[in-house]
Amino acid sequence: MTKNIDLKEYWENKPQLLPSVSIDCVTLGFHNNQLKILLLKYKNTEYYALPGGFINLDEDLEVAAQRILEERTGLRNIYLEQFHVFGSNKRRNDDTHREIMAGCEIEMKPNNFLLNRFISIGYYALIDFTKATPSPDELSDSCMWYDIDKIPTLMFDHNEIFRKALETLRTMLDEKLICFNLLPDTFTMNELQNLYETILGEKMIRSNFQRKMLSLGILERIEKKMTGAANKAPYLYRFVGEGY
Amino acid sequence: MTKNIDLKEYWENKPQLLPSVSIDCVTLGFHNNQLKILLLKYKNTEYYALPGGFINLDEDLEVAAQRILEERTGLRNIYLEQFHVFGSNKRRNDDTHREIMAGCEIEMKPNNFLLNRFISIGYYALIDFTKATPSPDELSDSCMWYDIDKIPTLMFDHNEIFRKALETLRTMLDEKLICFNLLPDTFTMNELQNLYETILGEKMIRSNFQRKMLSLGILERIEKKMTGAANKAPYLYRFVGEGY
DNA sequence: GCTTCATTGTATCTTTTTGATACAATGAAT
DNA sequence: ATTCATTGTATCAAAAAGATACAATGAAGC
Repeated sequence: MTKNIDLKEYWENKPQLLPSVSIDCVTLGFHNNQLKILLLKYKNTEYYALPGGFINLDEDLEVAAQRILEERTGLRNIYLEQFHVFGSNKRRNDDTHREIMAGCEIEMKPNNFLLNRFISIGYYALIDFTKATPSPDELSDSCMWYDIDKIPTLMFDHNEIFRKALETLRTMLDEKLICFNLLPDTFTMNELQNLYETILGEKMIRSNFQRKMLSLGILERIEKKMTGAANKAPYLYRFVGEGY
Repeated sequence: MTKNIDLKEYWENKPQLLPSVSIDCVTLGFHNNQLKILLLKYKNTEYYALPGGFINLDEDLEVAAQRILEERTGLRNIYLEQFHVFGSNKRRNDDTHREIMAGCEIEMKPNNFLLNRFISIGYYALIDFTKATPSPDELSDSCMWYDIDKIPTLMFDHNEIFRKALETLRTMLDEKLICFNLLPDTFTMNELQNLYETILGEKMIRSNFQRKMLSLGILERIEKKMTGAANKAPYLYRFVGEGY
């Protein structure tokens, strides 16, 4: 297990990272009319956590967040946005860190860098579920999608971080046209409405939703989609707004 | 000058602060129909800067921001809000730090903690101009209000931090009823409208503005204010919304 | 005291946006 | 050919926002 020896070296000695600062990512996808979040589970423990990591000494914050998420999803150039810094002095728990490391048979010396205080910068990431290939990191044995209404109890303040991310996403939904990052390249009006309804947590009236979306001038109508169902076939749309 | 010796000790040796993290505050007030910002000027230099500081090892972020602003304004329990973290790897400039310290006759050793990389958490603070008493810190010889359209060139990325704060404030203006923190306890409808117009940078129609504000149900009308001017006297209002 | 004047509070009308409902068109199953 | 669920669009009503008008006020000028 040479791999494990490298790991031990990495985690037992203070690496060249920006001290005190970590990143946690609320990574959202949309599938089967359900909003999903990417979560890790640490080896041999019951600890679930948001994907996260640290910043290299000479690395931009944004670049670090992209790197962390590329490792978990295989995707580059993800749409992500800072939403809050979690900086309570209470957000540390040495025992939890020890248990997680113990699950990987790594011993934490008293001066291990993880035992210092960290503030965490929260990013939310909106990705195309169909394009991501979740993969766990060295400390975890699973990296999976969870329905956002079935999120298990998470480590530290990660449940709170998720809550704040969703709240920010909700207030930003009409401000910025970001939710298209959660859909595949083409989609039906019904799928788009379901996404809105899921994020906002409320039903909307179909005809009015359609009118509003079309009036924004950001949707290109493509050919019809033959669903095979016993009803009128819906159009497919493509997002043609500027930026992301 | 024993004071100066203490200062030397503090700045020349690494104090017990949370490494890598600083706070910068975009501190806004409103006076004479002008939005103002609080800026420091470092001793014997031409460097202007946002009030800022560091976080004690066991101090919550929010508490640190309150402490930093209390020192500059004399006010407690200021309304402030995180709006962005500035974490580019390029945001350091050793020469600037050396010049600022030289202005206070402090020599920076090569291992001085200021010469490490810092990310900065931006807070915007909305305060009652009439209640604040600006006072400079040990490194600066002035702490003054500046019209936001006459801001000098600031140190590092502080102009960018201000720009982002104003942008955030604009988009949040209708979301949260925060602008009342910028006004004294009682104010006229005209003053409130001027504040809105200054923040948003656009003129609004008086009668419609009044209708909208009154319909929010957050203004209590008090007695009239006799201005002495040759016109109808306006009512005074008081903000009666919940929270801040 | 009467008139003048700028400003304020409110009313009114128009336009735009949003909410609610209705209905014809469609594509496949029966 | 008929049935059926869903889709695209039209239409009406209600609410919000934009624009204009006007009477009321408080002091100054004469």
